[in-house]
Amino acid sequence: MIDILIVEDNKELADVLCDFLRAEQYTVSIAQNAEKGLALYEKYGARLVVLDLMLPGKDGYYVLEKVRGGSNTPVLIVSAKTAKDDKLTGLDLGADDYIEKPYDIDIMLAKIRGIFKRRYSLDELIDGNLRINKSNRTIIKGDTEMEMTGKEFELLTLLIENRGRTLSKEYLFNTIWGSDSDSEQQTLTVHIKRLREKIEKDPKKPQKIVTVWGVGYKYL
Amino acid sequence: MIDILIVEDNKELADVLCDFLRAEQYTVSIAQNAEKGLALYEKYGARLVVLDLMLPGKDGYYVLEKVRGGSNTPVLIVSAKTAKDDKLTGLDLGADDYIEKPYDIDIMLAKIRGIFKRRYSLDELIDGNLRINKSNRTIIKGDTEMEMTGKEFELLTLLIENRGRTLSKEYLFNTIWGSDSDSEQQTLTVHIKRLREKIEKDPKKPQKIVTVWGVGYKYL
DNA sequence: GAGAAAGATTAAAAAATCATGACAAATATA
DNA sequence: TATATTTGTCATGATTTTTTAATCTTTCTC
Repeated sequence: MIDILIVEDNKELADVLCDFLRAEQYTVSIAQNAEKGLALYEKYGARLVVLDLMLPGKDGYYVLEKVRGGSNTPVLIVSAKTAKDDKLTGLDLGADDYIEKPYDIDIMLAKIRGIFKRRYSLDELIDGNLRINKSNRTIIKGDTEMEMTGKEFELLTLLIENRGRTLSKEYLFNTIWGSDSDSEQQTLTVHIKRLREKIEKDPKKPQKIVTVWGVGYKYL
Repeated sequence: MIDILIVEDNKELADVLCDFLRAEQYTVSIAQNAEKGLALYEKYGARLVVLDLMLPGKDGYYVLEKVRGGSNTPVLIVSAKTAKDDKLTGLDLGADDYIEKPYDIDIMLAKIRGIFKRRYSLDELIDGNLRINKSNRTIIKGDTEMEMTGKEFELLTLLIENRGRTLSKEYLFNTIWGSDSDSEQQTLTVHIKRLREKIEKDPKKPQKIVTVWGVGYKYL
């Protein structure tokens, strides 16, 4: 599943937007015409389609209809036309929003963030490397979802929420297991180890989950 | 519950909009300042807040924060300001959309219809594979209608409405059976199993209704 | 550098959770 | 009422996660 599918024939414009979006950790694909856009959409699916209405060949409405006809995928329309009718048709067809060309990149990004927030209620934690979605309980590294067990998920989330801060083993243990737990603190190190295997490039030399000797761990 | 709460100090403008909306069968209330708006909102609730940012006394941001802080209620911002920053702040605070004053009433109505359509009238739920029609309680897979029992229908609908999000077993159970039900949560897993047999290609390896260990299930 | 303490690693046992099938109970339908 | 359908319960086995425990490695202190 692609995060954002940009259907736009102006390659330069699409590339700029793409760069900004990737910097925000979205996975992005670009299609330069309606057919290619639909093909990508049907093959991979997308969480948001950013759709230029003016396209060579089949125009944007074609894509809009197909996308909205078969799903609830949000669509953000980009339109150079300023005629009122165009906006109306787009909105009536179920587009989530529209923006006029030329657009301000900051506003575009805000709109996109807004759509994601509303639609996927992205209760997200992001750190260059990982994207943690608490409500979906997913962790995405690059563009692949990682399998995490319950304890692993809680532990990683706790660490990342306190990024840069050292958390003592007692604190980690009490927060996740509860201070009245029967388990041994030893189990914490085992979980840390498993986490490292999943998220570190070289688990032998952890760069993310760092040991603070005699105290605990911190996430960098 | 009010359908649409208009917070707008220009009484004439608000009345015009109100008339149009009532003609479309929405129930509408008007508040002429932030405090009254919030009071109405807190007393009755609203399905959409149409919010002017420039208000006498406390401004629109105050309302926006309060409304979005405690709910997912959509907010449509009306702003006479054209400064880019205002739009951004509104969108970042979680407004669903904004429109500039003076606005065209048709576009305003289209935006409002769009918000309602996306947010509430999800009468038809579609996901590439299945088409669910809530009003006739039918589920169509490909081009054949599937037989679903009441509980199965509710469960599947709930899952699909929250597609991608993990729903805990408690939540699923309480939502469908009610928190005061005598049944065992165990019965949920049985229903999940029956659903899988109906909608999964290979019920042994569920691709759609996925279990999230120790938590619940999610629909993909 | 030796020894002690803390942490890492590994494999296997233990515990928790889920899936399943068969059947009973409840409910709807004829 | 009889029958069919739906829903709930339970026991069992399978699967996944978590914990334990034994051993190895690293770091710190003297």
